[in-house]
Order: sequence, then C-alpha cells, then structure tokens
Amino acid sequence: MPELPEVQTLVNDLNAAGVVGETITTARVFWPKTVAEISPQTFCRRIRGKTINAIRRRGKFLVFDFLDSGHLLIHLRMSGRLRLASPESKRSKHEHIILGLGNSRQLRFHDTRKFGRLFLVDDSQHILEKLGIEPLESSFKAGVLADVLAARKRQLKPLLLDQAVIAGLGNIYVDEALWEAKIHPLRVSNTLSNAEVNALHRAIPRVLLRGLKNMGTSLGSGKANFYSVARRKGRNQDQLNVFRRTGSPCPRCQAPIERIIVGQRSTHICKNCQKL
DNA sequence: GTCTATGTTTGCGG
DNA sequence: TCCGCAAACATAGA
Repeated sequence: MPELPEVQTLVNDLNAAGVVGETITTARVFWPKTVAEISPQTFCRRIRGKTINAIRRRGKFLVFDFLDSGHLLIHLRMSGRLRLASPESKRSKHEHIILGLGNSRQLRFHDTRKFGRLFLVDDSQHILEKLGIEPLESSFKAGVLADVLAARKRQLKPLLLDQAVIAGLGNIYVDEALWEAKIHPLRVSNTLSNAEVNALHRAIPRVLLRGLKNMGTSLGSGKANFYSVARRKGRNQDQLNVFRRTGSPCPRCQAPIERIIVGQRSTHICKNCQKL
C-alpha cells in the first residue's frame, strides 16, 4: 500500500506514458464513495473536457493539474491502484472509476478495499495545506527535523507516520529508516540527541530514494499489492532490512528481527541495534 | 469454515 | 496534547 516511493513511481510512469496533454473525454463511476466531497454525477460532469497540464505528487497524493483550472487529487489509501488500459479491455470488479483519455486509452482506478478517494477541486489548498514537510525536498534540513521533533513529546514512530509532520512516510519506510538510524520506535521525540537527529535525517531520504530507485515495494502476491500503471511490480521488497522480516537475522548484527506493536501498528526492529 | 492481520486516514473519548 | 480504539472494506494466510 502506497507510500511516497510508490506514489512517485506512479507519477513518473504517468508522465513517461504521455498522459500530460491528454484530455479527459469520458468519466464513469462504479462505486460512488470513491468520489470525495461531491456527487459522482457532478464529478463526471465537471471533469469532462479537462486537459491535464501536469502530474505531480504531494505527500501520498497524486495531483493532476488541469490546463484552465482545477485539480484532481488521488489518494490510494491501503489498496488503490492506477493503470492505463484500452477501452476494449473488460472492467475488473474492483475498478471503481474509469476516465477516458480520447478513444485509445483509459486511466482506471482500482481499489479492492475501497478506502481510496478522488478529489476534484478548484482549489487544492484545503487538502494539501494540512501536510507537513516533503522529505525529499531541499527544505528538509536536519535543523527543521530537530525542531519538529523537539516541539512535541510523542513516541517517535507515530510522529513519523503523522502526515501533518512529515508527508509521505508510511509503515514500511518508517521501520526501515529507524533501523537505518539505529533508533528505537518508542523513543520520545524530544529526547533524541543531535547525533540521533542527524542519523534520522540522513536515513529518511536514503530509504525513500532506495524505494524509488527500485520502483516501489510490492509485498506478497495479494490483490492489494502495489503495481505501477503498466501492472508492473516494484522490487524494493528484496532490499528491505527489517519490514516483515520477523525472525530473520539483522543484516547488521545477525540478531533476530522482532515484531512489536507501536501505536497500533505492526513494527519491526532489531533490539540489539535499536536500544530503548 | 473461522480467525487474524493488512502498506491509510479520520474521528471520538479519556 | 497525546493516546487508544473503531471504522471505512476486502482478501490472504494460518
């Protein structure tokens, strides 16, 4: 389920596929709740005729900017996927929204668990302004991270998962970054030393860029798995050091990886490398 | 068949 | 402010 590297992979693939410049000629909604804030009828009426001027990412949102005005924001939540398909191919039962791009291809939103949402808005600020720092931008400085950690007194892992603080991290990459930085997920945010903050500041972009380079993490064989637009899997699952590797030896010290629960989320650590 | 876990987010109560 | 819990759903795996 998509985090920053998976969403960025989709954005890159949509751009490479020449979706920018296309005009949305048709829109059909098969599961009404997938459309956020407005009715499916309004969504279809308003999106028809829009030309896509740019496709980008903010946090875990895909952002489509339209030429004249407005934006389409897509949040994939747990199991959302996007794919490009020909109009002839049969709709699968989990494809909830189909946007026609001319008459040669379609952009389809597929979502087994139906938590994903599409927002069609004139002004995207009311959604995007809630998001915190972008961890791959140059504004993500060690001092900025130090400030946000010091400003709160929270368990480190739930804080890193909080999209209002840092945008784009999810369960996989937080576990990986904490292992990389040798910091325990239950540490309280305002008690990290400068050296620890610096280690975390280096680890976060490192694990995200590795995920991006590998075109995302696709775990297992389930229907909710991550696929990019041409139904291609990522290969970052082969590079994970701790996530879902309970019982395997820590790549650094060989102690067995343990699974604990932190903030109701499954969490993977090396007890030896990440001391409380 | 039954039970549990799941990569996300939001809203509620304490 | 912060934390825990439940809910929005469907599926896989034990």
